[in-house]
Amino acid sequence: MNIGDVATRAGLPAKTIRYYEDIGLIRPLRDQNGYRAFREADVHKLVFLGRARALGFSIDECRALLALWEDRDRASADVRRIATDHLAQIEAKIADLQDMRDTLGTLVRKCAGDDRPDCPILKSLAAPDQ
Amino acid sequence: MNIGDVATRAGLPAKTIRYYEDIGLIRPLRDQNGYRAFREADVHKLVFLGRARALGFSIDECRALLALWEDRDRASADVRRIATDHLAQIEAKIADLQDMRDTLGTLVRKCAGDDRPDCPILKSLAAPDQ
DNA sequence: GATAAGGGTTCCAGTCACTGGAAGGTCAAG
DNA sequence: CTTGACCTTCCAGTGACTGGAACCCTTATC
Repeated sequence: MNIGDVATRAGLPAKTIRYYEDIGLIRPLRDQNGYRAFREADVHKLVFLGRARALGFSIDECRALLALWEDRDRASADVRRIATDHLAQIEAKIADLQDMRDTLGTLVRKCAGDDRPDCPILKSLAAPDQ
Repeated sequence: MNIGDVATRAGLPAKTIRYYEDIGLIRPLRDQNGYRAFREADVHKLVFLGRARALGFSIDECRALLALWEDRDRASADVRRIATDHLAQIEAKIADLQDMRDTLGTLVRKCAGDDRPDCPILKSLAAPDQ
C-alpha cells in the first residue's frame, strides 16, 4: 500500500507518516521504485499512533505505548502508569486554563468595550493586584 | 537598571527579556559599556508582558495589547475583542482537554494495572470503537 | 598587578511535532 | 507524448523560549 492510501486509512497526513518513519516509530518496506510499501501492521500502528496523539500523549509516550502494545509479556501496570501520569498533566493543564478563563472572564465582563480608552483589562495587566 | 535587577523585578528570566528586545517588544537604552539600561517604563512593560503571557496571550496578542496600552486614544472595544477571542480559544482548549481527560480517565479506571498483559487502554488505542 | 567571582554581551543550536515548499522521479490515462 | 496525480528527499520555518559557548566589564581580594 502506498502512503496516500495509508494516510486516508489512518487519518494522518502523508507528511506526518514520513516523519514518524524518520523518528523510528514505523518501518515500512520499500518497493523497487523507492515508494514506501506499507503492510497492514504498519497501518494498525499508525491508527494507534493517531489515536494516542489525539489523547495528547507525547511522541515519546507513544513510542513507549507502542512498545508495550507489541510486547506480549507486558504488565498492564506499565501502560496504566503512563496513562495516569499523562492524565495528571492533562488535569494540571485544565486547572491552569480554568484559572486563566476565570481571570480573563471577569475582566472581559468588567470592560465596557466601547470607544473610550478606559479599560479594566489593561489596568489589570499593568497592576494585577489593584 | 541592569538586566538582572529587571529580571527580578519583572519576574522574568534575563534570557526572555533579551528575547523580547530581539523581537521588538521593548527597547531598552544602552550604557557606555554595552549593558542594557532599563528605565522604569521598560520594567512596567515587562511586568505587563509577563502578566499577559501568564494569561496565555500569544506574543502577537501581547504586542497588540501593549500598543493599545500605550495608545491614549484607544477604544476599549479593541482590547475587549482581543481578550474575548483569546477567551474563546481557552475555552475550546479546555473542552478538548476535558474530552481527553474523560476518555483517558474511563480507560484508566478500567485497567487492572497489574502484571498481566490484558489492557483496556491499549485495546482502545488499537480499536477505539469497540 | 594578578586573579577570581559574578555580573553582562552576542551568537548559534536545540526544543516539540510537525508543516510548507522546492526539485525531481514514477505511473496510468488519454 | 503529455498531463496530472502520485511519490521521493531535503531544507527551512513555526512559537516562545532555553542552554551553552566564548568573550567583556566590574569589583573585591590576595
